[in-house]
Amino acid sequence: MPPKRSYWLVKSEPDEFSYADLVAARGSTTLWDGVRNYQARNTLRDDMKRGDLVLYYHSNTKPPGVAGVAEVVREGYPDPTQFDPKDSHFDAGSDEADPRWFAVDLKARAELDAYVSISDLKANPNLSEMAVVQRGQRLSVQPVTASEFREVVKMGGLKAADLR
DNA sequence: GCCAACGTTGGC
DNA sequence: GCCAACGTTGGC
Repeated sequence: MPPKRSYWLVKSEPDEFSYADLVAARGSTTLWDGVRNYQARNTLRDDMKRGDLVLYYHSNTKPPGVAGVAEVVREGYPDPTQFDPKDSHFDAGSDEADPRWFAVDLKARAELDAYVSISDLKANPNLSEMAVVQRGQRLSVQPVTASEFREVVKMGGLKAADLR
């Protein structure tokens, strides 16, 4: 019996890297990097597993919302940008032998037929507990329950069978 | 160990 | 562009 699949929501600013950019990337896969928050780091390093499904959320845009579904295809590994002095995410305090920051690889699975904006999420009583709609919620990677995931996918017009 | 100052996130 | 919320830093 394989371990149970988990669900996540990750935020990305579409001006930096949108869901369409992920679809267009080589192998529709990218390194999801640049996270510099310890709680999010722990999730990336310890909790996200191959085969987990991810709601890809566009933040800092109008309107913010969920654009598509991605899959974790490579589990946590050291984020290379922390060692690159030219990168804005460079961290001089991180030791290559004991890296401070981690990344995962995400692969595009399915764009939502209908973009699900944050106002749509907030209007759905089934999603009132969802982390992303809570006040002051800034974590760039958040756990999502299976039922929340199913609900958002349904709102986006995808069939569960599309995401077996 | 407290907490004020500061920087960042991100909706609005 | 504003600013509330939150995390981090650093003086004491």
